[in-house]
Amino acid sequence: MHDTDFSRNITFKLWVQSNFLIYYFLQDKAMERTKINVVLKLEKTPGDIFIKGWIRTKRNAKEFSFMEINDGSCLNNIQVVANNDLANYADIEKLTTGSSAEISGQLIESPGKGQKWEIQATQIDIISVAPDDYPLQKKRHSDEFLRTIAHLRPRTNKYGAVFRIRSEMAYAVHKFYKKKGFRYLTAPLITGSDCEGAGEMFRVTSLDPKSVKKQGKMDFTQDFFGQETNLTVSGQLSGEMFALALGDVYTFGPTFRAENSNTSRHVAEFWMLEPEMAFCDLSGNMDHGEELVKTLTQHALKECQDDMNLFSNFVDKSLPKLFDTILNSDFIRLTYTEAIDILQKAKTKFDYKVEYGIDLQSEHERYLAEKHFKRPVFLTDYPKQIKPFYMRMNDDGKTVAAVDLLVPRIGELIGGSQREERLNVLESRMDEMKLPKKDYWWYLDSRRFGSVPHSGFGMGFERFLMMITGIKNIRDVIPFPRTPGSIDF
RNA sequence: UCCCCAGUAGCUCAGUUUGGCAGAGCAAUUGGCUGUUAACCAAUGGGUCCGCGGUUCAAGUCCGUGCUGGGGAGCCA
Repeated sequence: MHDTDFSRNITFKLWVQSNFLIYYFLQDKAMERTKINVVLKLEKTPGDIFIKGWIRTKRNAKEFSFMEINDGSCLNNIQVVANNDLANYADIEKLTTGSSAEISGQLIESPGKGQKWEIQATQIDIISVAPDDYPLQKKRHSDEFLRTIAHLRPRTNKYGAVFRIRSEMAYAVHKFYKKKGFRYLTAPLITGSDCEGAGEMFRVTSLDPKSVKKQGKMDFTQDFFGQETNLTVSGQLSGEMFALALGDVYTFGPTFRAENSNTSRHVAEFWMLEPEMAFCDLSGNMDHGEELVKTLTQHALKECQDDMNLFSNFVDKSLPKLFDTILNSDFIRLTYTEAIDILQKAKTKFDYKVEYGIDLQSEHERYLAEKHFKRPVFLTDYPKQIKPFYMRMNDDGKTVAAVDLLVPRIGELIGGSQREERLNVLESRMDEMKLPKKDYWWYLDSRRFGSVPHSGFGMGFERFLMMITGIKNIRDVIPFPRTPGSIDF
């Protein structure tokens, strides 16, 4: 009797427990958060829905309130309807722009115009209320103002879109190279060679500034690496070494320039993509650059439709035309010498006189890409005097196998060359330019041991983003821009 | 670094030419109204006119200087 009671009791307990677990499990499943980009794409309603996000705007009525919720997963908000029979309606009514909340309710077809779905809320839990000094309002802000609140600007439509596209483009770079059989090389950011290229470099040191001041000078032999050290201005030399081992490689990472340049196209820290290809000449280099630009552009249009449309509609209405040109026409290829000829015959008056041997000015580059050809232009074979030592000498003895890609509105998007693979030619070039060969012993080694023709270039990631978004200032396509006199955030 | 432009309410800007009470829209606060959607209507609060110096009876306004921001140039990606 007692035994039976006992066993009944246990059975009952187990029954209750298992049912509770099932109930709890179902509850948990029902409470799983759905991101808004997924919600908005639903074909039919799942009934219950649970979201979390930030309130972009709220419109109160007497008996209910409309809220637009954004969770950063996509450009669009979802409209939430909160009736005044919700327990905490008094608090909900006071929710401000920028506040955060989690909302469960029914996903229903919206009776109003402007959206397919809306959520009829059954419960709204307020996570945090933004005070009334929240700087972002539900109106357009200037880019200059938003730069002063760079920590909050990704919460706006435009900057949310920029940085979703930026993320997608970084993925597209790796996808492109994976498909082409390239290896990803993470080149060092700290470098000991101070002649990597032109331009001021940032010094890296572990010396204590106070003791340096006491001694009156920096003793680099006492420094961490025992010599003068800087942040990299390019991963190219590393790239060349690995291209001559793995075949086709690319680097994609941050690059640093300490130039005091105050323009809308320069930042001190930026991201550069640098492919380097063994057994590749200048023509193959251009083929590759063109394919890269086309593939990335195509990817953005396909994978970031809503975000890309924002820029075509509100930032630069000529973008669709540019995309058509990029995707459906061959890029122009012409030599520096031919370009000089075109510029000299141009009716446009230039501030700087055009003659063979000059480095092309912005106005000249813009004329070629924007006025004369109206599409991307590869310019090749520059006079050796205006290019670095590592570019391959052409047979004419006057020009080198350099290539720049000029695009409308941006200017130089890509800069590269076929590299000088002939040891004797490379050495005499270095002598001409008075470079210390002993510092480059390892670079020269690559030409001594199984040297092969190879080529590569650098593409400014931010400049590419400027091109496809129409954004005019490079500070607005990088999360926290570093420029002379400005390192906030 | 050089040239040009700007700095006025939380934001966007008028007022500066010809010196004479500090303004508008949006935002905020309060109330009203409405399946609204940059909602709407009304009321209220809100100022180091970028800083410093000068001219003047009087300076947001004129002059000098500094700072900050923007555009362009150079350099480059």
